[in-house]
Amino acid sequence: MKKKAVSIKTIAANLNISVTTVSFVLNGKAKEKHISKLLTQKVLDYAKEVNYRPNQIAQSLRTGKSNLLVFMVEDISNSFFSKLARIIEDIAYEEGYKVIFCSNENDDEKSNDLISLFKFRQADGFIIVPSPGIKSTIQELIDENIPVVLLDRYFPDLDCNSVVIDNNEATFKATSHLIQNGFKNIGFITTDSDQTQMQDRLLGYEKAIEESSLNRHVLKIPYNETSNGKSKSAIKSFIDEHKKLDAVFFATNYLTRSGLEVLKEDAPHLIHEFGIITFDDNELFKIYNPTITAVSQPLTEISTELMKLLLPLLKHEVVKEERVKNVLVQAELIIRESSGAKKLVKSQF
Amino acid sequence: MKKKAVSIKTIAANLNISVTTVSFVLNGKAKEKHISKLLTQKVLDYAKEVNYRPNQIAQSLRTGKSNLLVFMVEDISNSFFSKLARIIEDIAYEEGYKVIFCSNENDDEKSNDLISLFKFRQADGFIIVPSPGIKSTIQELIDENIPVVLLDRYFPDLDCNSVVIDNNEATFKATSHLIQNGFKNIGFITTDSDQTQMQDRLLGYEKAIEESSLNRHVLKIPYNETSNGKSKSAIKSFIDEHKKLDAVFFATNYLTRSGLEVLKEDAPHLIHEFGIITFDDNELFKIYNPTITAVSQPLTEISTELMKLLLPLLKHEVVKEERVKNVLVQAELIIRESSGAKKLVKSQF
DNA sequence: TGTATAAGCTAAATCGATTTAGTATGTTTG
DNA sequence: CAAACATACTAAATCGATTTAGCTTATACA
Repeated sequence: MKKKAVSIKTIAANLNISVTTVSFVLNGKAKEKHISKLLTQKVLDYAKEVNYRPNQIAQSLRTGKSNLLVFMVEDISNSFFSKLARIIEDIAYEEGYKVIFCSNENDDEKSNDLISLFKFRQADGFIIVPSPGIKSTIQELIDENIPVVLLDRYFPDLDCNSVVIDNNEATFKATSHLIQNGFKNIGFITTDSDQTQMQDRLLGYEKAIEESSLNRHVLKIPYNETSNGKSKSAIKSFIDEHKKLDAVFFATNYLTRSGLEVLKEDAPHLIHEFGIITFDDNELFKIYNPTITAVSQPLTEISTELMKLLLPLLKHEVVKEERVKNVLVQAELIIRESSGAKKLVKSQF
Repeated sequence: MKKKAVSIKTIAANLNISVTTVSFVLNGKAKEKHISKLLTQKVLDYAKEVNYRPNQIAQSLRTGKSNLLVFMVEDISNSFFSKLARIIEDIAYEEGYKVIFCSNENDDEKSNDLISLFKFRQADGFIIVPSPGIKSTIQELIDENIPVVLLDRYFPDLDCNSVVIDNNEATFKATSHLIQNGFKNIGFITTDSDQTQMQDRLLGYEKAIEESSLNRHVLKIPYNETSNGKSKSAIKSFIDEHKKLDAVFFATNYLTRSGLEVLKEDAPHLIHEFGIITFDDNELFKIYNPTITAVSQPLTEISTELMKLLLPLLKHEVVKEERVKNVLVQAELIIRESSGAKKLVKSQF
């Protein structure tokens, strides 16, 4: 039933020439290898006629290159990551690479499993949102000269290419913006993760709070209790216990979701009074009521920076001296009603 | 620099035995092939010691199996698809398969490119959201005995496994629900695609409208004009021109987004009067104001049904007679304020 | 004692490409 | 005219696994 695909061998046999010749022609080395124009054309025509496609598996085995990139994120169904995936997929495709996506759930064992797996699948390069404890695995990849770029978070004492948002600056600006709009007791709702992205977000918030001599109100939800239900009850207690709160800053998109649910369900009157800022924009925030101010991560810029680091590594075009680059991308604060602009907007109606 | 990975050959050399023996042992065929217990253990111990991992590329070349599945959707950054991707990734992983995701943009050329590409990469199976004109490509896959399952839409006259939502029933129920709640002029905003999923959604709407002898109000936005901006102006004109409209049904999640933007921007007073139903739920709909009634596609059920069809095909466990199955999954109507429940809910405050 | 059968192991072909190191001509050139 | 070089092409090794066919030696059975 399954008819065998055309191989270089069948072409050679049918044209009564050697596989070497066929290979040279199909790899564009005809000139260099002194294959006559006549024969070259004959091979090309025939290959076209039978719709020859090289078997990439065989190619990979021989060359050690697979043209596969791995894009490993925390959770591919998180829209921040799936939107990045889409852009990266397109860029990679144009450069002749295919992308395998996978989710590590920020779990070290799963990360290590996946990395080792794709290493043995000859993945040519990795874009990784690292889980907390895989520094040594990343170091191994680097030692083995396998191209890696870290995304979203990094290891401060590891020399590895990375593209991350300037989290510190982003939360500093956003918090300062709340302060300027008159909010005095700003809660910061985050996870207890000690990974860089969360630490930096906290630092930016704290810096702004200190500069204005305000009080710090921080809720750290244990990372393994960030399911919607558990987050909601934690946030609820936090709001209940901090009567003075007049604003909240959610440090991740999933915390925002839980937080908005809490406000909607338990304090619908507060939602228009509270200052609200969230990390990561969402298509619906600009039409929510109130519209929600968000720290927006520039998806296209992040993706292109990632590929700008990765592609030269893949092509071995990298000068040793500038091997490691850490790109810091600035986030954008999209100001909407929820951070104080609401009074203004309301009066427009 | 790049140290070579352990191969079966180095193991054989280091233990002074043949690669054949090593291969037999590592494939669990020691008994069957009469390899002594002593030697078997020696090989296993040594393989463990040097952390041997088979080169999957070589394995693929030899066996013709790659353990790769392709999950081709319209757009992986659409949350319906990325959420499915996440579940499928997990199921596949447990069965020893890796998944390559890709977006075809509902474009035939891109679909064909990608399919042909992964065919030559020896993908073991395909889950495909087909673009309109790739029936013959799918037929080819089937003819070549390559496992395929279609998702979300199908070709009525093609004998191919598929898992789709009962679109017709879903929109029928949802529309009937609006009618029961007293809405009399229900607009249906869809694309001009003639693919099954969109046709069936329209049919369900029309059936409900006819049963109640109401007037049909349909807006078909050309598929290539579904960018947010163009959709918005089309929807705006539609609402402006149909003064009698008291409800709208959005047939896809991206049309809902545009539609809600239009309502928010141009008719904020209408948003609480209008009946609104949308295809595909969104995490924020339950806390939107008003909360939005949605036709929710059961992601886990769809994913498991897909894999229930695909896995036996991959393992060649399929009896000829029951080769083709078309699974119809029922959607769930999640009733919220926007479809008329609002009066009730409002009175609770 | 002779022969079948089992036990224990291996050589070599194979998958489909790439690439090195040729061979056999033809053409220049000093 | 012989050495040097260019042209046109190919045999065979290689990547790392799997698998068929077979080769010894040991044991069983009649």
